[in-house]
Amino acid sequence: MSKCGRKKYIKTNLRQMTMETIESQQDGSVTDSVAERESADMQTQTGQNSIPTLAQVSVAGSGTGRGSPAVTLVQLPSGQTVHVQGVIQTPQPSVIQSPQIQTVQVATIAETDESADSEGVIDSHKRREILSRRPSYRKILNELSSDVPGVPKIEEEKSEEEGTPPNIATMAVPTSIYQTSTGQYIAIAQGGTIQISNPGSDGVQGLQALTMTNSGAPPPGATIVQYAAQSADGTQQFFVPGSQVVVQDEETELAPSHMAAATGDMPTYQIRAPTTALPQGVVMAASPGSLHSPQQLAEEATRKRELRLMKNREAAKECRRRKKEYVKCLESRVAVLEVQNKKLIEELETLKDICSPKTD
DNA sequence: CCCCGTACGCGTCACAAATA
DNA sequence: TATTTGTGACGCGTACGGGG
Repeated sequence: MSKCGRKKYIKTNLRQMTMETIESQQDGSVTDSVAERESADMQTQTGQNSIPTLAQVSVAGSGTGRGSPAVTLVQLPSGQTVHVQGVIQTPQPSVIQSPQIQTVQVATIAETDESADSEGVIDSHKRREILSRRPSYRKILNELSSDVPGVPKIEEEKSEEEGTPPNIATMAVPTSIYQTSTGQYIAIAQGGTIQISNPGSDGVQGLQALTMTNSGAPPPGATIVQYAAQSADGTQQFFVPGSQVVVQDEETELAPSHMAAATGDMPTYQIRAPTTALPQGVVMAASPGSLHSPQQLAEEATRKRELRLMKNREAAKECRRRKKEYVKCLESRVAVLEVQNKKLIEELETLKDICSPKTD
C-alpha cells in the first residue's frame, strides 16, 4: 500500500473507532453493526436499561483480568445475589472491544483529525497503540467456548470442520493445499501424494489420490508449486514435481478405474509431460542454489511473491470464514442471554412480590 | 430500463502476533 | 531474530432491491 493509502487507512481507522466510542457512550440503539449491538447488549446485561431500579448491580472485581469471565452480581432486594455472566465478557479481548485508553486517545486525535490532515500529527507510538491488533477470532471464540459449554469451538488448523474443503480433514496432514480456479482443492501430501477434492461433495466422496511415481525425496530447495488453470483446450492443469503435469479431462474417457468407480460426475485426471509453455500464473520450482542471473533472481522473487499472495488469499478466506462464524456465535449467544435476562427479570419481579406483599 | 444505494465477497497490502 | 500467520482496511466487482 502506498503512503497515501496508509494515511487513508489510519484516518478510516480513527473514524471508525471514534464512531464506536460514541456509539457505546450513547443510547446503544440497535443497529446492524456488531460493535454497536455489543455495546447495547453490555448495557442491557449490566442492568442499566432493563432493571436499573430493581436491583443493585456490581461487577465482581475478579472478573477484570484478561481471560476470566466478567461476572456481574445482581443483588436482589431480598439480599440474594444472582451471578450474571456478561453477554460479551468485558475482559475478553473482544473483536469490538474498545479499551478505555484507546477511547481517550482516539477521541483526542479525532478532534484534530479534520484540521491536521497529516501523518505528522500522529506520532508512530500513538499510531501503533491505535492500530494495535485484537486477538484472532479463533482465540476469542475458543476462550469463550471454554467458559460457556454451548459455544462451539473453532478447531485448530487442519481439523476445521466446515469451511475448509471437506476431504482435507480426513487426510494425512498435507504439506500444501491449493484451490483450483474451479473451486477444487488439491492437497499435496508429504510423500508426493496428490489429493483432489470437490468443494461440493461431502464426506470422502470426491476424494482422489494420485501417488506420483517419482515421489521420492525432492531435490534440496525444491518447492512444489501448484497451479490449476484453464488451458487452451479447456482442460485444467496443475504441476507436480518432476516436470509432470496433471491434466483434468473434459470427458471421463481416461479415468482410472478407482476414480470412475467413486462418483459419476467426478472429473478425471491424467499425468502428462508438459506440452507447451506454462499457463499464466504457473511458476515452476527452482532450487535456490541454481539461481545465478538477475533474471533468475527476479523469477525467484516473483515466485515467492506468487506463493505469498496465494497463501494470503487462502488465509483471508479462512479468516473471513472464522469471522462469520464468530459473529454467528455472538448472535446466538445474545439470543440465549436475552432469554436468560428476561427470565431473571421475571424472577426478580416474583421475588419482589414475595418480599413486599400487599398490606391492604 | 436505468440509476443509485446497499450488501457481500474477493484479492491485496500492511502490520501485529505467533512461531520456528 | 527471521519467518509465518492472522486480520483490519481498502478498492473493486457483482447482485439485488427500490425509485424515477
